Amino acid sequence: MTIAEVGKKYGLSADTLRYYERIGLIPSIRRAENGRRNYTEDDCNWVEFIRCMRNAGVKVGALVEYVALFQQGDSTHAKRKQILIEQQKQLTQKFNEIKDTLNRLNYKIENYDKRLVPVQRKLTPPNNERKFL
Amino acid sequence: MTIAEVGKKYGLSADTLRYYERIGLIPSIRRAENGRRNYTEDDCNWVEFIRCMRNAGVKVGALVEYVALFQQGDSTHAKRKQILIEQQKQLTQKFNEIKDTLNRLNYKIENYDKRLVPVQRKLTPPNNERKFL
DNA sequence: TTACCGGTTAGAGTTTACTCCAAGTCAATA
DNA sequence: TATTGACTTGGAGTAAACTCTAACCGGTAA
Repeated sequence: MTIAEVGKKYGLSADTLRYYERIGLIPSIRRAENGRRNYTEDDCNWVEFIRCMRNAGVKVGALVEYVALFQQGDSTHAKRKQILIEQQKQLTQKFNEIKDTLNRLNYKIENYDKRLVPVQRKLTPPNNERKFL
Repeated sequence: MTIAEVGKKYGLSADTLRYYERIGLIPSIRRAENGRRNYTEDDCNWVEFIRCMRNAGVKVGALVEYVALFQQGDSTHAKRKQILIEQQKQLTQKFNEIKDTLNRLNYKIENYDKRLVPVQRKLTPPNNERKFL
């Protein structure tokens, strides 16, 4: 596949795909005779994986490290697993922060038209807000 | 409260609090006779609200707009609600992306020691991965 | 043949959100 | 009295993650 096709498939710009390759976020892509990138299915799977992790907010640095270890082979197995566990931990925390903030936003929006309380009420910290969920 | 106290209370640096005030993310804080900031309880509630939204990833720009509208009074009520709804939408999307990525990470980690499948298996896209949850 | 399209590289520029710095003020303490 | 420490302002600097530009190349359509 060409860079444009892969970009379209995964919602990334060609610039971003080149950038990802340059910094080692995706393994180096084979070039055709004319020098153009030719993405294999495996390459696409990497792109998909990276996009998924990036969309969730996993840091580029962590993914670069993971990819580099992956390319060094089986001896890096334990280290790679540790990276995944660390990212899992961080994502879980972000997940909970977003959940709490969504509860708060939901409550605020629900009550935005029922002006039963003074305006300043909207600034009240979360432990004073009834939660749903 | 002093800037240091508020910073400590909410886990923000004094620099960040000044920055937030400068760009209008927090309403302007009254100064004492000596020129120093003196945070009221209302000010603290704003700080807490902003920190919560920022921790969840709500963009500074959206919050600046919200605060500005808030200060313009009741006539901006509908617009403010729209902003909250938009942020709710965006956070919900991020929430789901993180949830999916966590499922994927969990699965990957669970199976990282059972090497029942070739290494390349770790790159397989999500629809080929068994989900739990 | 010429013009355009879609690539290529190296490197510069942009955006977001802080974070740091310099120079100064004021109050308390050694 | 001197100095320490917490603050003030305006403005510069930084980190992360792209995003864009310039100059070039090779294949195709008019």
